[in-house]
Amino acid sequence: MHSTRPYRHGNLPVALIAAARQILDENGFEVVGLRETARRVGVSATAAYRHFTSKEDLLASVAAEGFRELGAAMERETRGANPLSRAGQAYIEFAQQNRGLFRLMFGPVLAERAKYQGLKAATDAVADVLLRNVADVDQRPLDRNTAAMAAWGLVHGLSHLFIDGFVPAARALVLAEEILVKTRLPRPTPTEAAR
Amino acid sequence: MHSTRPYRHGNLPVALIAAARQILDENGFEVVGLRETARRVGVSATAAYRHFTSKEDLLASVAAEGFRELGAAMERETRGANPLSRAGQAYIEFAQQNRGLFRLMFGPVLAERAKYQGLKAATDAVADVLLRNVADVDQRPLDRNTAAMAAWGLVHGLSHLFIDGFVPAARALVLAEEILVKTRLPRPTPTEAAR
DNA sequence: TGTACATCAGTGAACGCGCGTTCACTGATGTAC
DNA sequence: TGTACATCAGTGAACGCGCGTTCACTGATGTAC
Repeated sequence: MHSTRPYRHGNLPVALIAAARQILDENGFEVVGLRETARRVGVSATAAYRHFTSKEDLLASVAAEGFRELGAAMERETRGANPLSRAGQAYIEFAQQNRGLFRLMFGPVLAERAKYQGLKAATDAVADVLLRNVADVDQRPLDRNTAAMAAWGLVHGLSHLFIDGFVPAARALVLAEEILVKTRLPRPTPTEAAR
Repeated sequence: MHSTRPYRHGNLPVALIAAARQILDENGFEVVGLRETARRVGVSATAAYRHFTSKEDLLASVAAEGFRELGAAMERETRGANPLSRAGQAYIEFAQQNRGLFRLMFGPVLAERAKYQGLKAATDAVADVLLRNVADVDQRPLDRNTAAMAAWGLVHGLSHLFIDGFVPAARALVLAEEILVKTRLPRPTPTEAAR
């Protein structure tokens, strides 16, 4: 920490995004205040308007960063065996470790997602990881797109049920693994089912 | 409408719950104000405190009513063929028709669900419908509880993805039916898969 | 049937709060010559 | 290398707002005798 506070912050946009994210994951909620965020960075509330056009603009950047991280975490898991199941587990773990951020990313606060190009791109990239890796499993009788949607629905729903407390936290990851690995998302091939 | 406003409202608790619900589904969000609710009923904000100990208490009642309705809608579908798939479709339709309420029911606003007995009971009843009807399908290689959780995760995740706009509204129900009915939640029996 | 009184569902004013955004400003930084 | 000046990242005060909750109160309803 500097004893003499510099006039220019250095990288205020990045600092604001980081602070907003920190608040999100402390309160576990999807709502975060612009003033509260600025306060945490040690800057006046109005300073944020030099870098973001509005509170929603800031939050869209936070969410986009979240999608980029989620996509990277999933991608990392697709190099070995059972890539779809592993990517699904990464999705659920991300949700658990970033509850407030996850809610912001998928929730109703950012109602107009199309307005933010970076957000849209990062979101599509996540959906793409699932779509690409569905090819790895037997999708019958669904087509590939529908099977990807089913896989997404499953991991997304488990994520929400876990972070919203409908399953004890201790059981959540074990349960997720059991469901995802045993069934080889979204279903086993007939021969696998016979095991 | 009465020209002479009666002193006693008649059934203010019910009216407040109905108004809160109406607001929830108009804004699609999980947050609703106590003052806003009272205003809509045409009563002072403080009147609510004669019937609910706090805003959260009121919202817990709203959510409990939501769970009761959801449970009833699902139960209604379990009398014919494919009860689990049908119940799942009812779940998704309920979410789409009651976006804000659905978010309140499952979201982080009611963080302390255990504090409200009626809410807990109504929630458990919904989970129970799924659990009972999982017996209807081949669950292998999952045990019954785990298979029920997988089914819940799938319908819950699809519900969220639909109401949060990650799938065009027009496609949502068709997609849900395709996933739920074709796969006979959570998976077809081996012979069904061969069809 | 009438009266006295307790109960209780409402009221309006007030509390302290935090919010997003706008405004006119200050003063450091970077650049042209 | 030095100077003049445009740029731009900050500031603090102020705006109008709605919120949940407490308080002392009013006045209709229901009940005991």
